[in-house]
Amino acid sequence: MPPRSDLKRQRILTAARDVCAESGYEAARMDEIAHRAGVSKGTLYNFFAGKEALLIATVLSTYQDYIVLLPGVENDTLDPRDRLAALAESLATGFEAIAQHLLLTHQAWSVVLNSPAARQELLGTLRSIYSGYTETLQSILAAGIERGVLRPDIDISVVATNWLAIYDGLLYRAGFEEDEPDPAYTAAGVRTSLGWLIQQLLVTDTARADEKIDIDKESVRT
Amino acid sequence: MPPRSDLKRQRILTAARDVCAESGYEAARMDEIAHRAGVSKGTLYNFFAGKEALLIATVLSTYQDYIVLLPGVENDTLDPRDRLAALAESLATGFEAIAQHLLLTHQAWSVVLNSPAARQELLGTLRSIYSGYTETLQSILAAGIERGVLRPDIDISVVATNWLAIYDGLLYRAGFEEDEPDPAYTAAGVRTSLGWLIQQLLVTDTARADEKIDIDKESVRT
Amino acid sequence: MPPRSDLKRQRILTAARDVCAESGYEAARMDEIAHRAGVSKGTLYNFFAGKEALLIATVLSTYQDYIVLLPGVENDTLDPRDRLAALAESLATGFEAIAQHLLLTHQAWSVVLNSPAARQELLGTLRSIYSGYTETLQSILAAGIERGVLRPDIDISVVATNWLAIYDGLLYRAGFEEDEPDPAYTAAGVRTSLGWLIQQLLVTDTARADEKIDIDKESVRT
Amino acid sequence: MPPRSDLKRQRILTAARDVCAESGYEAARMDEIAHRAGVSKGTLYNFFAGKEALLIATVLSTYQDYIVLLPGVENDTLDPRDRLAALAESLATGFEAIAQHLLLTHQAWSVVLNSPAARQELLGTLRSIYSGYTETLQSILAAGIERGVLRPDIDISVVATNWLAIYDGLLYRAGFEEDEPDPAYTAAGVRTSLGWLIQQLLVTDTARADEKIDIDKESVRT
DNA sequence: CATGAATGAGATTTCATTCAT
DNA sequence: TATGAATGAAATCTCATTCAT
Repeated sequence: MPPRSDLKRQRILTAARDVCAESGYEAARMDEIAHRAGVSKGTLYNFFAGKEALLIATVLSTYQDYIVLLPGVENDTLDPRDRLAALAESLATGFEAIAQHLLLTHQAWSVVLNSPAARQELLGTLRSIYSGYTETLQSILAAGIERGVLRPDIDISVVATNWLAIYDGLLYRAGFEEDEPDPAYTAAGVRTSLGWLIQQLLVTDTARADEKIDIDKESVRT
Repeated sequence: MPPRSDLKRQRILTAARDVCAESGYEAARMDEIAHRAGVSKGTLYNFFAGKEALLIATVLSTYQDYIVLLPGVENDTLDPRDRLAALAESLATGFEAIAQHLLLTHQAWSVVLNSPAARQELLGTLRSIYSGYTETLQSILAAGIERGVLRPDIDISVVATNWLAIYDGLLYRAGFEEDEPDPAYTAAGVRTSLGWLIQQLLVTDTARADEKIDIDKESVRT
Repeated sequence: MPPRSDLKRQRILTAARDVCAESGYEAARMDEIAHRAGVSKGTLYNFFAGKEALLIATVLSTYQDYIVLLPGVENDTLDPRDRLAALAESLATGFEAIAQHLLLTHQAWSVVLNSPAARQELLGTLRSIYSGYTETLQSILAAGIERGVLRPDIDISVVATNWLAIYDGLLYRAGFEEDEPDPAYTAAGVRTSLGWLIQQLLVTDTARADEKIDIDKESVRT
Repeated sequence: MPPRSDLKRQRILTAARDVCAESGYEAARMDEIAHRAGVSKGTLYNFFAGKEALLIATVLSTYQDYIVLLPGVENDTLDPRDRLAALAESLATGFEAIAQHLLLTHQAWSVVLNSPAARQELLGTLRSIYSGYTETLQSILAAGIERGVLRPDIDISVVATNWLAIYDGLLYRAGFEEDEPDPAYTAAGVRTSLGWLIQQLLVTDTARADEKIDIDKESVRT
């Protein structure tokens, strides 16, 4: 059972996330956040040094909540093609939730502009999240080449960069969409776009050559 | 010769862009913008209805400034592969300038959250910019397939989506970089990443099959 | 034919009166006044030293417009009772127009608070208007007493004060009324209230004793 | 003991009244009011929504402070003539204080011009104050007629209207006076003017017929 | 004399933060 | 540790006035 203060901290972060999502960081009022969290303003300041620190914590907490890799991804006994599919599916799964809260991240940029310490904390964490992805991805690619299921001429680094770029790009564009978003910028779009990328990596004469990679198939979820 | 008031408007937009880039939208002061533009605060408000309207205008004006396609792109007598290369080069050319001012766009999201009219103006313009890119790209791809220089099994729509997603993703990530950015998130990275994408599209048995596409080569600039 | 500049001055005063009546002095904008008058703001300042001076001039001009005594009032060959009736009718006639613009006068008080010169100009003019009324009224009362048609025990000064106080009081209260004003605070109310006052002054045993004074009757307009 | 916040509210209202009396509403600065009230500007805005709301509250509070009827007025066992005298004395007593702050009311008119809600609040309260006076007055007059001490032919409604009109008119004119006001527009003037009005109402053949009503006499204060 | 774009002092108002209780 | 009334620095924006044309 988490201590009571952790619950309170969590309530504050959730309230902050909600209020910022509705009104934007600038328009979010500490009063409103405290009210929604069911605490007083004084308590807010016991947990977070200020509005800025609260925003950073909220952004990082949001990432923690949504960045969850499916179990297949890290399991290096699986076929690397299935692991790629599982990674793509992991990203697709969290896509809409992340997209919805991406605004928060955008706003964090401006806030940290003039605050080197906050900047380091935010960038550091985000970079480490991306590093994690990149390492995982590169190791899967390397395993795929080694096992002969991915094309040997792949530039692992470029492909990893593009994989993440496609994901980020879709996420970014999702923010442009309104009530009826273009399907290209939804979870389904992530599956399509990363599916296409995976196709480009496959060797064409293996036993699985004409099998279409289906990132939704059961094996992924193993 | 543009009328004098256009010059003044431009000076204000440039000042706003600079100040926001340095301090962020929230921290940018109308006083400071007026001062840098060499006009009084009153004049600022004669040209723009308020801080919010000024931000939107600044973002749009920044896009206008940097989104310039090289002449080869639209020239449909050229080899479609060269046109793709020219398009990639166009995006690479503007990349760093756009990346530097991307912060401004991020901030614009929060500002327009509570202002439907501003939201429409901003999203509408951005969407039309993206539509333009997408149409151009799709028509080049179609021409390439028709002429037999691009693979006939290409899903034009998916490729176009991914092209733009890669560009946006690199742009987005460039914002994470600091003094010594990862080369993947520079103009050179754009060339590499989009170059890789173009490679995936080429038919492998043409006369140019083993020619490496060099998006920097002279023909692009024709 | 008045010189052209007098017409322009008059147009400005009328525009100022209208705008102030609609929005109040504070909310009235020099821009709007200039626009309605069909002149530029610069011209406004050629005619009036500033907003304050314009208000004073507007108030005084409004009084000039509405304070018109019927001819019978000053005619000392008429029966004093008829002259009183004519005076009452004069006040009743202008009542609604004055009441409508009384707001302007109210606002003038605050404006002149900190400007002794303006204060003198405004108060001086108003006092002279009131003095005129008072003198006229007192001379009619004296004539009435002398001729034996008004009660000899009248305190001329008190009656004159009350006459004007009743008029001012009705005017003041008229400002409280809205769409359907209490008839007591309309031109008809002025006739009733001053009619009552006149009744109190009459000697009760003259030939006209039981004649009801009708301030509307023809003789008044002679 | 009133709660502390009521004291603070009262301090703010008093400060607002003083500052507005000195400088007028427009020229009054929220800074100055806060300073005089000994609170911060923020606190001012915790108590009143804005400058406008503060003005309305100040005007109404001023009326509440000065409109006090002497006990004899409502006591219907007294001689109606004494009750009238007591009412006149009540008005005379508050006269100078009200006159001094009348400026505030004048300014309130313009402020509420463009704010229907504020207008309703201000007009409603003022009308109810006047209604109270009118009802009291009419009931005294009726009692006087019934008891045979006032003339039976009195038109109660007209007399009540004129009573209040005289009071308002004197109040209004008092605003024109400067350092040495005409005695007609002072508390003494109110006594004289309303005393005259009362005289007009008396039956002339009662025991008290030739007693001059003296509104200062002891019985009034019972 | 007329114009109206430009000015900038100064107003109201907000809201993150504090601290006595 | 929790509270929330009080704070006051600092922001945006207005608009009477000016003056080059």
